[in-house]
Amino acid sequence: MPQDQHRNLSRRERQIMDILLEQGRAGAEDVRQRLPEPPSYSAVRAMLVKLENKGQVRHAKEGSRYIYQPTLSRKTALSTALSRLVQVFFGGSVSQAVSGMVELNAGRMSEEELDRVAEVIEEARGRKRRQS
Amino acid sequence: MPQDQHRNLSRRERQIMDILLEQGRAGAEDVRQRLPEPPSYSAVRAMLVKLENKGQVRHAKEGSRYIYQPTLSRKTALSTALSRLVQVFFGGSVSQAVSGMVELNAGRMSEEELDRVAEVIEEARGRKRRQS
DNA sequence: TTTGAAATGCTATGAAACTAGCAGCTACTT
DNA sequence: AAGTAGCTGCTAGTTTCATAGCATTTCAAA
Repeated sequence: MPQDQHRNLSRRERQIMDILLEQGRAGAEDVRQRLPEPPSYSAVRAMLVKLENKGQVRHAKEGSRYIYQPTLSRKTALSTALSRLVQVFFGGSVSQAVSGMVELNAGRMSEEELDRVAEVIEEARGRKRRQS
Repeated sequence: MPQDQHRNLSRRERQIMDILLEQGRAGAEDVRQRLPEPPSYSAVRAMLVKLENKGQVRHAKEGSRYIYQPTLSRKTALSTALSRLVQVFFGGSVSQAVSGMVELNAGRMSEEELDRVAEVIEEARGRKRRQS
């Protein structure tokens, strides 16, 4: 179970993984600049090597430098992160979680955005009905 | 900025905070049993003391033992966790995030649950319309 | 082909995280 | 009141994190 590793990362490792997940791919200096209270370049590279040994990231040589990216797909990582959040804050109930998120964020969403979300849900309901 | 602390926690500290957020309140031994690869009882208590010094948790004496709970409300913690998730996986777009979560989980939700979510969104849309 | 900028590889080290174990309370039972 | 079960307080040790600095390599421009 490689996902479970995520909660076994150190503080900096986690911060770096977050950046790589957000960016998709990045070099050491890119990562460094985005880190809160950026450490030295060497420190970042050491972390990246460690993450690579742990199997969390891999690098590709591009010209003379390494470009890093997460091993797990964005979707997998999201799914893992969400499971944790749903478990921690909603005792595992997905629907409560989704409702809770909507309520918490509805104020910040425009009417158009709400429309789009409603549409997604309608589609899901349609699929469900057809299934049963 | 007390939320920002969350990403400054060590691995174990984070695991413990997750448990306390999920449980609401718990004693040291409760926490220990729920930790992955449970360490010694002493270790857990040491962590709890440290978390208390950092202001993340507080304890109440109950009979002869300490019951711990997070300082920040569940809602605040959720809000923080969500912001991170939305930022990392959806570049900051709340509506995309909500849609994505629904799509990812629709398969696992019953028709009734989907109905409930749809309702929440309808209410939000209603509020929005009245506002404008 | 020499030179310089920009990478990477490696090593050493202080700080912080983690941990076990034991001593000392507190409350209940006999 | 003596014993015991279940706490907390404390100390000292090991491991891992996180970091800087320097040596080495790469690539392209002069």
